[in-house]
Amino acid sequence: MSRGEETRRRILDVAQDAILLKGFDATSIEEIVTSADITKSGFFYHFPDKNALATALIERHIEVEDTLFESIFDRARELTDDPLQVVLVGLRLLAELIEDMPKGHPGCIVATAAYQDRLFNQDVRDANRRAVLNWRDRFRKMFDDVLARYDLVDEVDLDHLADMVSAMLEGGIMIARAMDEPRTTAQQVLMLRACLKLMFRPKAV
Amino acid sequence: MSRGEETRRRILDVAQDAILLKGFDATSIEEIVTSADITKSGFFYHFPDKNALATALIERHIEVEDTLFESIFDRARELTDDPLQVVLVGLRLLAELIEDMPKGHPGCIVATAAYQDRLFNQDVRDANRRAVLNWRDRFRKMFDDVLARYDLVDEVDLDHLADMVSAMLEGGIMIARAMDEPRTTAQQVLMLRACLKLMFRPKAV
DNA sequence: ACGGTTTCCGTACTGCCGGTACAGTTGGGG
DNA sequence: CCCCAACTGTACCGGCAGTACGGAAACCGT
Repeated sequence: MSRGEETRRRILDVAQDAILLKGFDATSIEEIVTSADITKSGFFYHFPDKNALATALIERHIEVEDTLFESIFDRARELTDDPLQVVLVGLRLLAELIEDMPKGHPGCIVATAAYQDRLFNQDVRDANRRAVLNWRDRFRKMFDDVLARYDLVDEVDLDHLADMVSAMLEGGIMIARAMDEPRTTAQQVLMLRACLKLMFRPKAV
Repeated sequence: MSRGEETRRRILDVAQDAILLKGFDATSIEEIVTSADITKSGFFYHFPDKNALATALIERHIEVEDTLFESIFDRARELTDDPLQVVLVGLRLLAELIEDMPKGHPGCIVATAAYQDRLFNQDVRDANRRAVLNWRDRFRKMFDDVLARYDLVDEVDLDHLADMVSAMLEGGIMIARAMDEPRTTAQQVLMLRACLKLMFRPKAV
């Protein structure tokens, strides 16, 4: 990694920590540059403005989350062959992972942007959209696999079901934050798991 | 209503519209006072600071939402006696109501505060907590009624189930905002409805 | 060792916003 | 008519995002 890349990464690291803790607006650039051992000029060399920082954070978040979910569901696939069980086992692993975070899930930078969207420019909103689309695609594919062996109850659209996973996760994080009850997020993941368990039935052969 | 109350209400109205559209931080006090046809001094006569405005907005939101949910579920109770059906009919009414909002659900001021919580003081966070607790209590009571005639599937805690309603609603709003797909919120309410339908079974007599 | 490019530093500045201070004005009720 | 609540007007402060720009140091190929 070149010197510039290293610095850029350091800025993103400290910015992410601060923003997830205090929110995007409450985190000043001056504070970021102090933590990152850099000057304001140095910051603006790497990012044209605060929006660019947000975009970069969201894009990095997508990558990190991708590898996280992949490792979780790869592990689930090691444990079972049944596609529905892969989902259910994966969600339990996810719940355990969230449960083990001492302060609960740190909260999602995508949600932070979603609720201040007029503050951000089009780039940030686009990145945000990509992040949610990414979730939808991932879970949609997993449910497609499940449908090879299971029937879905009536009235349920697969894309809406995929979005439900995102919605419950984000909703769970929000409720946890508002209530200051970190365990809520993991609980809601398990609720989601219970719902999914009821929605699929083995295919009549 | 006295002159002062009228002005205060006008401030809250324009502030709410602006904040739900752009976010709390992106809405300046100067902008609010211009829209509300008042001066900055006038604003600070009614609210000691911006935090007080947020607290007042959340508290008013709780009241408005209370009457909205009451009217929805009162109507549902007119239509059916069965406590589970009351929930299911009510959720469908809610989905239709959200669907009819041209730009989708305006978004929730509680969530806005939850994602910028370090920016707000303890009063705001307390008000926010009360709002979520209010939701939990409301749905918890409805599910208690359902349990008189239905059994709940295993592994499901009633409080977590009540929180699931809030989480899905808030999550649905968030996804709708991020994706710029207003219909998502109503869809997720219907997904929640489908889940609840599966979670209760008529009691064996 | 040299020159050029990348990567930063230092400093000084603008403009917006939240908030303060405080003196003065207006409108409505008793 | 008087008083008090409900404002107005003006001037100010400090913090923050962002700009401008000259310079310096590190790195890299030749």
